[in-house]
Amino acid sequence: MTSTLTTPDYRACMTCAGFNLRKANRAISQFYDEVFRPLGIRGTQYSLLVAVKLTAPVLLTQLADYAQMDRTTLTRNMELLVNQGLLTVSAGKDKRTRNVNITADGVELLELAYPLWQQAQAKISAGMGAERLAHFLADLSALVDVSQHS
Amino acid sequence: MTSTLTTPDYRACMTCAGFNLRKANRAISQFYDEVFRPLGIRGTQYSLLVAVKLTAPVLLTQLADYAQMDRTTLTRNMELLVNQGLLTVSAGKDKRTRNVNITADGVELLELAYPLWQQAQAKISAGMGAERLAHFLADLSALVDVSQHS
DNA sequence: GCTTAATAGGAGTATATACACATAAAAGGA
DNA sequence: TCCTTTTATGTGTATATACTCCTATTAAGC
Repeated sequence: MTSTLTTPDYRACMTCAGFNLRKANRAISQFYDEVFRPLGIRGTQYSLLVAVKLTAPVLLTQLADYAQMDRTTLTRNMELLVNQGLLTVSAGKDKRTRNVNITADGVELLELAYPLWQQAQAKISAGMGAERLAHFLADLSALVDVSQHS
Repeated sequence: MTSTLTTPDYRACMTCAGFNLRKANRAISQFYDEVFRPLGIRGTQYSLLVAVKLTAPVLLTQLADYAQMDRTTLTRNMELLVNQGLLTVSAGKDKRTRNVNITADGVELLELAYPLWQQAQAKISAGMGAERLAHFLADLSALVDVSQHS
């Protein structure tokens, strides 16, 4: 008999990697958003500011590769930070390209945000255990690889 | 000296649980969206249909608890499936409540989608190893607990 | 040099997500 | 019964995300 003749056991979907990853992503994103709320930024925005700080001056597409984020998503996310004066986007030599930089205000904000991030990371590390957290991060990376080579 | 006098080492943020979880979430969501694209639904929508199938008839807030999703997010996500005739939302005895159900079309679609999900899950399980995947899911759950009790 | 490819980016649209605020109905207490 | 509180839900708004289609510019072949 073929699988189309059997009734699916949908309870198996409780172990779906996508479902559980999205669930955790929602919880963790809310956690980090709350951490950074006193500074008026979200977790995503902190990560983006850090990425620019570490790579600037950087082209839009290079930054998207670095953060493994869709180029158009990055554009929309950066727009908010540009409007707040935390990032700048300027034309490069190649007239097609855009250079992304972090402003003095952006760096100043990052210096306030970093201790908050450290505390948050410390809570997670303490709660899970440092070794388990390290394994978890490696598993996340492996999962990304598997999903992109299937 | 206090931490405010030292220059932050932003490279440490490459181990940020939030950053890496969001990154993996983007990759995995794209993977599942591609899996279900032939059927015209997204990974999130498959998960939601399964959740309703497993719990129907169910109240909106109960379903939100089950999926650990914000109630208003659920409302918006369901709206799309209701418009496609895959779910129904009807008034309950208590005039405040809404009963969520899956339609015959919804069940029919699920039966086509389930084998696709099985194949996707098998790919991930084979790529990571079943045992590592099981540990990973447990870690995700632990992370959610830590983030919600901090 | 001219034509064609590849590259960098933007805009339109759609879904996923959740916070703040508002409303209606049920439950509980005096 | 009436007042207060709790509960269930909807709406407005904002961010995060990515796909499709489009334009401008550069690089590559001939």
